[in-house]
Amino acid sequence: MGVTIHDVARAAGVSVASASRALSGRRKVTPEVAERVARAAAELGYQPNAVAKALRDQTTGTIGMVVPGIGNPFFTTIVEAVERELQNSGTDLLLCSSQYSPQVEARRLETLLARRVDGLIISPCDIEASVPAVLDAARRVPLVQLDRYIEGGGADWVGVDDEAGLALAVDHVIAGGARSVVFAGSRLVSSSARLRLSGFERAAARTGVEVLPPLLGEFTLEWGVEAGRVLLDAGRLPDAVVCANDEIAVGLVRSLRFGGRRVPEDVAVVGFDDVGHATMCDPPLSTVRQPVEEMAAEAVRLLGQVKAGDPRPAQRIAIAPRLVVRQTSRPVAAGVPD
Amino acid sequence: MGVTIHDVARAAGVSVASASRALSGRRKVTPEVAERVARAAAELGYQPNAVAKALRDQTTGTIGMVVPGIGNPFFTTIVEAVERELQNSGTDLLLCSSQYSPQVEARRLETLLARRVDGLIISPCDIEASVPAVLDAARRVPLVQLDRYIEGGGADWVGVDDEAGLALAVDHVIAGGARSVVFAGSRLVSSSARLRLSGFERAAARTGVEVLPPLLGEFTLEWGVEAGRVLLDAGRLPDAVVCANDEIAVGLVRSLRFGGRRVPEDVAVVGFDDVGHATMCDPPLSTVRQPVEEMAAEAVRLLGQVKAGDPRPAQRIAIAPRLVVRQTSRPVAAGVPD
DNA sequence: ACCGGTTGGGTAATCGATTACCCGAGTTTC
DNA sequence: GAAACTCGGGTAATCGATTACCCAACCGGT
Repeated sequence: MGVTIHDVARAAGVSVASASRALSGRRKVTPEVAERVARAAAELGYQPNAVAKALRDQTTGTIGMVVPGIGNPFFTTIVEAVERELQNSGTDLLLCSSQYSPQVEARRLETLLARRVDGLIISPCDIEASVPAVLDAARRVPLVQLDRYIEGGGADWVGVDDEAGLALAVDHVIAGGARSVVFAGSRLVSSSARLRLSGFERAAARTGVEVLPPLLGEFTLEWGVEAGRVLLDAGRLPDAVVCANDEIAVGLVRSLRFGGRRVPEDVAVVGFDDVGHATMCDPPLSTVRQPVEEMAAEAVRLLGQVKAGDPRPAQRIAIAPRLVVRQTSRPVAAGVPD
Repeated sequence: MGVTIHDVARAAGVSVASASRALSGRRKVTPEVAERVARAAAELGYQPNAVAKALRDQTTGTIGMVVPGIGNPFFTTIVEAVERELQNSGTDLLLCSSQYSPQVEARRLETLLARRVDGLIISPCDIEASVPAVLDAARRVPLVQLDRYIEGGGADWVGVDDEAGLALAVDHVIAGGARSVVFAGSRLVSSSARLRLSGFERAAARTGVEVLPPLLGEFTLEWGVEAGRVLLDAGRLPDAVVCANDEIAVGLVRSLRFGGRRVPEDVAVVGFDDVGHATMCDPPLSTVRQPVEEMAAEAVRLLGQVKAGDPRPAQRIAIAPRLVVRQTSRPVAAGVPD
């Protein structure tokens, strides 16, 4: 395999320089030459070697993206959004999964850097353990964190305003009559996990409702089911459960109904994310919608602006979410029906 | 950015040849030189440029994978399996989505070829429209089709034995007492869609049950819901519905229950795939499990054997699925409880 | 007829890593 | 003691596309 520009040039009876110029159009050639080169290229089925091009102009037309896992629908949604966003700019995406492991994540970053990606978008799997690899990468190429971030603020970030989102959720259930609330989330290993818990606590404290101790596990449906069981076993249910994502919420609803409680009559449940799952489950889930398209667009835009190792202070762009009221909570004026 | 092997060589006071040899270990150098080079490389933070390496040895250590969409959990599952399979061989994966469009698919293949991937794994989105691009790619690099394939058999394929799978499903519902059955699948745009319908029809014909006209739409939950409505509106329900995948089945179950029918008492429902969804839904879904790990392993193994444009006849490897009986069908001895 | 300017094409350097090839020093062998 | 070998190191070619640089031809103006 491999018809090169030399072959094209020879077939067209011109030099490689002329062939290159005819094909790229970056300098004028006579119509005669242009024609002959075009024909030769077509006949030979010439396809430029992107590797050689990348070596020569020190740019690959590629950006790398690293997410914790593609099994999680939130991440696949955001990957698709980034892909769409990149589509028209001609750059394409190298997608990697860190499998929720900082070691794998560091290896993935290494190989992406070795392949000389022009930039990186990453959702670091661990707020602490991911720090060195992410900072090191940020020193070498433009890098933007999306959704999750590392502590210490050494790199730009785009994500949702978790604090605002949790305030929406808490205010909503209280407006619906809840006098006691609990938070079902994830262990505090990621920035999202921490911010959502603290956002919940702050919002709840502000309103003065009774707050039960939070339930912290994983961002999974299984943990939601488990958390529901824990609540049932505790004997006394709160009026509302605010969840850190939709999968937890779906599991929780199932668990509570299995235990004979009605949602939302006995307990209101609100999720977070609103990616696919929420409309599909039964009953449809009230949730806080992440502005995934805007986040992706903003991340790509920002990536175009940052330079590697730029001493400029890191930016943090938090985009406001909105509440989507469906049927696991009592409707009040505040929410947008869907 | 960019400390090269020349910088390392200079810092160590040796030639680039020695530096390269010391680092790769492909030819002996004196311990003295090895030591000095290693120290210099470490101090400068040298990281070899994979682009230059790829250009020089005409191999990128990368394989490309193209799937119709990463929103579909079946494809993300199979991507993860391939990723795991590749992990230890040191090659990494460039993942692309064709977004169910043959045009996008062709473009993605072009850019993967331009980037000189060492091989391709593809699940072609359209059994007819994908033909030219796939055959063209297969002529240039080793290529294996996984799950879906193009008509005409011009390239190797690894997938599930759909015929056997549908036979399992049909025999199972009949053993459970069904006297009439219907198939809920997808329009016949992919090989999977066709094989599952024909597998269903053959199995049903063999047993002689009454067969209602098939319902063909998309491989989505929404279509499952819609198909359920169609059945309800038709006035008379069959005893069993065999679905082309789990998402359709989940939607269908929801729809039927919403319409007041009991599953499996009034209607038995069986899905296909068994990737995540099935255990999560309510009630847990009886389904035919695709051997995803084996399929991925086999695809990677095969990829290592095929050569580009090899005139050897194309292989087709169909792996047997197994039935997993849960609660949307009546248990009989045949199935493996889960 | 001569000169500055423009136009289009060709030659060779460049990107960075690897390695074919060559060379000198030291060792072995008859 | 000289031929034959081994060993380790350096020089430069190589992969393929782009482009800096150079050069010949031609143009119009004086």
